[in-house]
Amino acid sequence: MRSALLRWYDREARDLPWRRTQDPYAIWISETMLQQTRVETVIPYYERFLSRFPTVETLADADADDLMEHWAGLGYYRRARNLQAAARCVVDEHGGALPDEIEGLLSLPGVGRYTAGAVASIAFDRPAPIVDGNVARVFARVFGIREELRSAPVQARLWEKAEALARGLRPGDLNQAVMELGATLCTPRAPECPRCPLARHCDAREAGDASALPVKAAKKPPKRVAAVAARLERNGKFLAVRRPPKGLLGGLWELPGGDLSPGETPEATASRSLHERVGLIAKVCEPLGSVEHVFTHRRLTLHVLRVKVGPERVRRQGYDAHRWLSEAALNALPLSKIARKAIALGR
DNA sequence: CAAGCGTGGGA
DNA sequence: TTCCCAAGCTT
Repeated sequence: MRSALLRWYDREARDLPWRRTQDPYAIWISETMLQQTRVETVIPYYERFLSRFPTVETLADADADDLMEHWAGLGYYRRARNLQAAARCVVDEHGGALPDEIEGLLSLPGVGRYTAGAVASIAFDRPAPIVDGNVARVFARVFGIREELRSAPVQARLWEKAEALARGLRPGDLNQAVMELGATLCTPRAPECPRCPLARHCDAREAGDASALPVKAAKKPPKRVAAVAARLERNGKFLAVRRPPKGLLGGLWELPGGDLSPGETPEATASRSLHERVGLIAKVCEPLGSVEHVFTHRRLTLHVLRVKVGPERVRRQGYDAHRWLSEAALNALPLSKIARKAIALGR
């Protein structure tokens, strides 16, 4: 299997930006961005991020808003703050060099078993195993694993198989070859078995049920929620607020607002939440429409309103910064996709 | 161990 | 439209 994989990978590997470097820092950034995120989405973010923060020192010293500007739109924003926290740890406690073994890597915030194995094998040529979604799917098919994929025993078995695979020459390329296979041929639906270098070794191919594997329990549907965002204009400037670092969309800027309580109208929510969260009294609320947004665990309807307020000073509660900004300056902030949709609706 | 955490693309 | 999900980690 190893030689078949490596022959195929040497021939077919895609030319990806992080495959043109041996810099452990750059490889770590790429692996973090690639968590739950598609290659095509990551590429432009990776290029911009590495240009702006080319070394672990520049990342450790980055301004928080500058950092989030380079992550805005990529999702799972905790990853960005964990990267910076880890960069500071590398600078302060490892002399600026990324740990070159699993244990040291695992101790960094945001680095779990997968990322530690990826960096150790790809950047440092260690025989470290990795199991991601691709590896799990390929292995489930090749080894004919028909039990539910996320169960503890199946996970343990997948990691054992991965460990056996990585034990040999070119562990980083072997790990990447399995992921590459999962991403390009051994895809969730309609796998291209005739072109697969592992076809001769594959249990599911033999049994004819490759597209039925792996077996996964259904996920719970996202909960429907509703909220308001206020387009609050005063003297030609708009009020922007920054969410606290932890939790949903942490560290990103948006229009002030809040969640609808049961039975509450958007207008009432706007008045109440603006009073509670920025200390302003709404005098006029005019609905501008609504936008839909789906998170992993929430399906949000966001009602956008144009709101007029009195001359009171802003008193924040629950946000960790606020600014009155021109529309151009507002759009230059690190905004989530949903915030961009809300702002676009007001024009 | 389940839940929380984004976004966009394809079927 | 709706669903599934993509190089996971933390709590």
